[in-house]
Amino acid sequence: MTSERNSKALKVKQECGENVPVLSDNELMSLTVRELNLHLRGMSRDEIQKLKQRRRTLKNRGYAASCRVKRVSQREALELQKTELQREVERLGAENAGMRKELEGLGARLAALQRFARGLEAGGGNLLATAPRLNTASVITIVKSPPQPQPQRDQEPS
Amino acid sequence: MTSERNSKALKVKQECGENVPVLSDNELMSLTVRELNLHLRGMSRDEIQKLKQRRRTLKNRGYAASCRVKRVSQREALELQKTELQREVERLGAENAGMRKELEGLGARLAALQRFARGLEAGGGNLLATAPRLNTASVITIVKSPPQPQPQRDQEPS
DNA sequence: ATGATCAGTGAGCAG
DNA sequence: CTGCTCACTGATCAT
Repeated sequence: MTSERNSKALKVKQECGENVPVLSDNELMSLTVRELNLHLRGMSRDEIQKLKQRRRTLKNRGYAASCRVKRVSQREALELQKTELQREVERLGAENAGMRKELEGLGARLAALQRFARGLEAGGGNLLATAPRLNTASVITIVKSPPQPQPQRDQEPS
Repeated sequence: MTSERNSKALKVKQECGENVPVLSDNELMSLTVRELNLHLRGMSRDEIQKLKQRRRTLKNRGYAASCRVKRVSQREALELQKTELQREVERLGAENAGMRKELEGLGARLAALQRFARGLEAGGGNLLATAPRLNTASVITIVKSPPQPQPQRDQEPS
């Protein structure tokens, strides 16, 4: 994957001054233990130790890189979740405000009707005679049209 | 669980083998440049360089620590903001559901009144004659109390 | 052995 | 110079 170490001006232990490493860094790093043992024949214990330590170091370098990548990914994920939640809050808030208005409108309509109904109640049944401030047309108007006409909600267009 | 990997046995460059460090780490780190220069009298250029480098290293050690602390703090702050937003979403969602139910109830009441009003409209003004299924008491009932859901208010005796 | 993470270190940038 | 951050390293923990 990330096999380019020379893309920037970062010196990464490239000291091949005198000895030719029989194995390159990438080779040494990706070899299996079994495969590595094949290359270990005819080496002194000391050289074997050095090679194994170099392998371990190379591996560690990769582990550290993954660790940093993971750290960044997690932070970005957190920030993404945060902005998504902010959007959700905004959406719910808007929906909330809309419904509040709707409730207000319906409440007003019902209150008007309630006033009218109290008139009916007082009149004992004779609507036209005992509700002088509201005639039939008024009731129909209240019932049929909301005070603040709104485009009703409808979700999941899909 | 709690790994306790750093509570002990961390070698931090303690090599006082031959030379007597006239300044301890903490001293050297917290000294001002001017204060430091006082201690620099009668030292070879080489020793001065060494001392300044040690100072720089000690400072760097602290910078790295601050950097890590900052990183952790920022992550914790992000997570806190996230949970706060989640709580807000939950709150708004509940409020939303409540208002939705309320709207449903008011809508049902208005729909019932609408059916009644259509009867009025069709009758051309003669309410009692042309709205046989709904009498005055029905209207009062619809207006005063919600149909099924919600044990709402408005139940005062006369 | 392998992978992950921590503290320390130097390089390098920015103020 | 000071402070910060990055990549690397060894130590150490955990599997």
